[in-house]
Amino acid sequence: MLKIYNTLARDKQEFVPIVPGKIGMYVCGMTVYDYCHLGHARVLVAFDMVYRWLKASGYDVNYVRNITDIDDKIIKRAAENGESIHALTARFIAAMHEDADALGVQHPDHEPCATQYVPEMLEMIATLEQRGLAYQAPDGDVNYAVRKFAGYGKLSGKSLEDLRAGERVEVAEGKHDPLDFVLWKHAKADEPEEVKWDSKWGKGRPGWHIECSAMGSKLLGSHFDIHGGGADLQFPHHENEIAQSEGAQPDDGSHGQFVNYWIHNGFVRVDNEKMSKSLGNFFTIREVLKQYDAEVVRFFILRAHYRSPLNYSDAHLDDAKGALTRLYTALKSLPVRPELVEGERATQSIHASTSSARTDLVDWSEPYAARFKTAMDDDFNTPEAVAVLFDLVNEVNHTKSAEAAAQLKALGDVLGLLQRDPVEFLQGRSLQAHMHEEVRASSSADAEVVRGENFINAQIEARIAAKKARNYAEADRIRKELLDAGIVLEDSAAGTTWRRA
RNA sequence: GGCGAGAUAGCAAAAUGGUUAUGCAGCGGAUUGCAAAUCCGCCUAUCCCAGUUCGAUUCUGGGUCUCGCCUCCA
Repeated sequence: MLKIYNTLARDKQEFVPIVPGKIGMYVCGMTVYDYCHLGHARVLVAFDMVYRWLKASGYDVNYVRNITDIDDKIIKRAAENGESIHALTARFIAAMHEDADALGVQHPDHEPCATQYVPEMLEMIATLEQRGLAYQAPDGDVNYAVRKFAGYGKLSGKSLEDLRAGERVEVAEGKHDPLDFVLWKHAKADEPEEVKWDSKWGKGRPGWHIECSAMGSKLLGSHFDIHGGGADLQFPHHENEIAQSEGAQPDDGSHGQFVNYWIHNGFVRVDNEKMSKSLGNFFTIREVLKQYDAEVVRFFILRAHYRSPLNYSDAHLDDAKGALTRLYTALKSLPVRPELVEGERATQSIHASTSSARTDLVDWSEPYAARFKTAMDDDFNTPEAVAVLFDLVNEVNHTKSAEAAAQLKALGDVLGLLQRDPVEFLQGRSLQAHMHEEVRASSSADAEVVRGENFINAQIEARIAAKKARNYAEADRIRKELLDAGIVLEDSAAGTTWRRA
């Protein structure tokens, strides 16, 4: 039985879907005006893991992850760049998809853009106005009247009084209450036509929160199972979503509740501080991927629990790399079962696993798999699940069991890990193209030679010759030289192989 | 100021009212021409002070410290 920590209850709860066997899940995605940073990577990977586990548990999941493609920052950035809003957002949507693909993130079932759902938003705002929950201020903005919504604050655990006490921003004119938030922003003269939509309240554009309410209810219904996002969205974004969506529930005496389970992931930190744009202490995903294999980054994220803080540093990434190397080394030593080997050549990237994890290959009654499942069912405890993977590694190395190796790979697949050819991972071919680029740029001929596979293989041959001639000094010199270049040689009965340190 | 989360070994990170987390690092042994990998064994821990209990890292209270939200934010 799956248990989920529900922010709404501030406790782990047994998960019961609204419709047996089916799950509607909405996750707040990115505002696309810049490259994604590691904090975004964590949301992408964390909810990808949730998505995979729900599917592996047999649910038919409808996963919606939105894209915010209209927003103050977008308008500002486009103006700075002298380009259209659409050109800017299209570029960063493409970049986001590249980053997500690299990290092995499966595509959501729907990826709606805010600009495509303006009519639905206007409809919802009209309903709210009709019910006295929204009003148009003198400046033309349409605001939500928070004090008219009884449940305001239930997600973030705040009361209107607490919030007012902590008020530290200037209150916009015309609001009935300082905490009222904007549903529809009236058009400003200096804004491009591209961001002006007609409405009964005049030309304008949507406020930030309304898009998620409108798209969520359009694609998943007015009441659905799971809503996720970063912990910083809890307030005000998700609180406001609840106010909007529950305030606009259909008038048919049905449920009245918007979402049953709210899931929030923890932050990525740098030097114990939240990684954020405003602090400027962020690393973009593509920056990090120049230095580290994408699967190492994915593993780094999944090795911590999704609600815990995750400190980013090179030392921690190096540590993750070492750990993942142990997993792949175990898989390298043995061929897994034929049905798993088949097609392996075609699955060279970590996102290769098909839309539904190959759970048919997992025997969940087998002790390791059972432990893995218990861990995942306990609020997606990936650190515990990963620990099971390492116990399986010991089993594989100890018994040389092909079944255990197959199990290791199959369970890895559930987490979106371990699906590459181990040799490809260990020799770091995925970084090859990049390395060559960098080497050329630095015009360091030596480094290029040393790093080239041809050179490595030639050195291995030379060393074998030296060993045959019992010239161990030369053999050791070659080993040392390659090691200094980051290449580890491994002798075995089957011959000499190499991997990157 | 209001609200919330957390403090576990050298580092990272789980769990648990009494019994091995796990990974990296370190130490000893096996193996190896030397290594690497692997196996076997070992070492380092539960922020402080009270309380509950036969027994607390785990529960309760107090304290200290850290972090987050209250402003755009994943």
